[in-house]
Amino acid sequence: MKAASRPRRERLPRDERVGQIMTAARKIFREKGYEASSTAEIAVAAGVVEGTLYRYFPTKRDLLIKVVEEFYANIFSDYEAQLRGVRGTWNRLRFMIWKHLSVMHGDPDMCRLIVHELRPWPQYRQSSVFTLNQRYTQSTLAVVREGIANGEFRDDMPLRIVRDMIFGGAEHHTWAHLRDEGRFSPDEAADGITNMIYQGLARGGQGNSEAVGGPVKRLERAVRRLEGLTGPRRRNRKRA
Amino acid sequence: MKAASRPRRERLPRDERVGQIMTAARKIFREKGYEASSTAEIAVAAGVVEGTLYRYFPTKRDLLIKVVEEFYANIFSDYEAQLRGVRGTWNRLRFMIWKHLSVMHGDPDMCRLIVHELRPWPQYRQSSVFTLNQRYTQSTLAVVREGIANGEFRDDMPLRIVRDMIFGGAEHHTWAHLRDEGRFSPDEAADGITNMIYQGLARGGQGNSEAVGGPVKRLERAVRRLEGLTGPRRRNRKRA
DNA sequence: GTTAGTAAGTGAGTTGGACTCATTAAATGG
DNA sequence: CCATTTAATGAGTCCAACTCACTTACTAAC
Repeated sequence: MKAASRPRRERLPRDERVGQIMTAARKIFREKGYEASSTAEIAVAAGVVEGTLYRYFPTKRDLLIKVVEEFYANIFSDYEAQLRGVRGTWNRLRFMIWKHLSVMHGDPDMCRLIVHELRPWPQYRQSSVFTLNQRYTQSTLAVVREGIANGEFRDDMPLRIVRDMIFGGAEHHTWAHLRDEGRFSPDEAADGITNMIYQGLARGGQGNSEAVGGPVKRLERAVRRLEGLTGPRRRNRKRA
Repeated sequence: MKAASRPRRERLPRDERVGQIMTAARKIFREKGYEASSTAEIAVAAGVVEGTLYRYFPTKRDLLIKVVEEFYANIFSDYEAQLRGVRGTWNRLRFMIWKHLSVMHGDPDMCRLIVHELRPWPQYRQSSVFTLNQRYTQSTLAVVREGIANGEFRDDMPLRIVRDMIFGGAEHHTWAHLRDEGRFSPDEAADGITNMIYQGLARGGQGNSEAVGGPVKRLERAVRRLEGLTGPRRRNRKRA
């Protein structure tokens, strides 16, 4: 009677066990959300007992954070590299916005975890994920700065507002989809947001007395820039 | 020993008791957030025993919802009335955005409850608060519709995008303040967002779009195409 | 080999908070 | 003054995160 009940002990190296637990946690969290997932359930899925989770992750929340960190790492890889292949302010802006929306579109469950379950947490701004996210939004703002530097964009709009409207707009736009209660098209949304931001930042304030000179001057500048690009010039300066 | 322990029973009419409980709940929720508030604590603050809460509110969450509903009712009163006193599309838009930001600025704790604790909840979109919020955003979109109707705004931008950028932008902008980890100025933010939206929606040619907007738009498209061609082209746009 | 040290793994707890229910008693109305 | 209704109670139940004293597999020194 004792015979069969013994050999239930499989020791693995730390990293391997951590990997198993994170894989299980990612799966359960994605399926049911953070609150609705229990540590007992995650432990079963990982093939360990509940106490083992706590050897590697001090709290359930830390487990979520690690899972999200891993996700960010995947997103980042080849993000800036791809951007380097896109030319022109409108296109570069559109690319960044489109990429962001595509992530939300492609992995709504993980994004819901981040947006609805991790970010509202009181200590979010002290977490590593907050820092990762800052880096993320900065790479989009860099494109806006380029636009200001080359004269396409006005320089009197606080960058913070621009950032908030891009990412806030994208987030609100994707809400229903994150809850699996609606669709959106990353292409159409990216066009809409990009156009609003691009025109909103364009120099020469359309809609006032410069209504004619504004766009024409802007296009003249763009043409000059394009003429420059057809030559040996590769990249524009960062700041004026 | 039995003598003193008897007369602890004060019966109140339903509405009065409900009011007491909601007042206590609002206070505690605001101070500590939803998760960190316990029903026991709320009961003590309301001067009742825990079980009494559950006579009037089926769950702790329902209690939060009622508190938030009451808050919305206060916000709404004289909202549309005030708008009627503001003339001009820019001014009306700016008023609505400013008002929204002012609410976030003036009662960050309640707004944090709504944004960070109620909205992420899975059944939020089936709740009364969601409906209230829709009504709220619609009154701002009505101003945008007026602008389209009188020719100030273009009509080819999806209203949903405009809504998402206004409210998403406002929300992102106020995040730090909601957590008491940063400030913002409702005036400056309202100016920024309003200007972005206003210029972003402004018609190209202001009344003579055939003469100016047409060619300009065509040139803009050409410029964007050329910008794309100068680097490895990543994606085609949807718009013709 | 043997053995001591280390770290992986266990599972029976503890804790705390949301929610329930059988019971008590104040108000109400016939 | 009795019957009915319903506000109020508080002792419990249930469930999930987290703890801890202990057990056992692996490793390296001798």
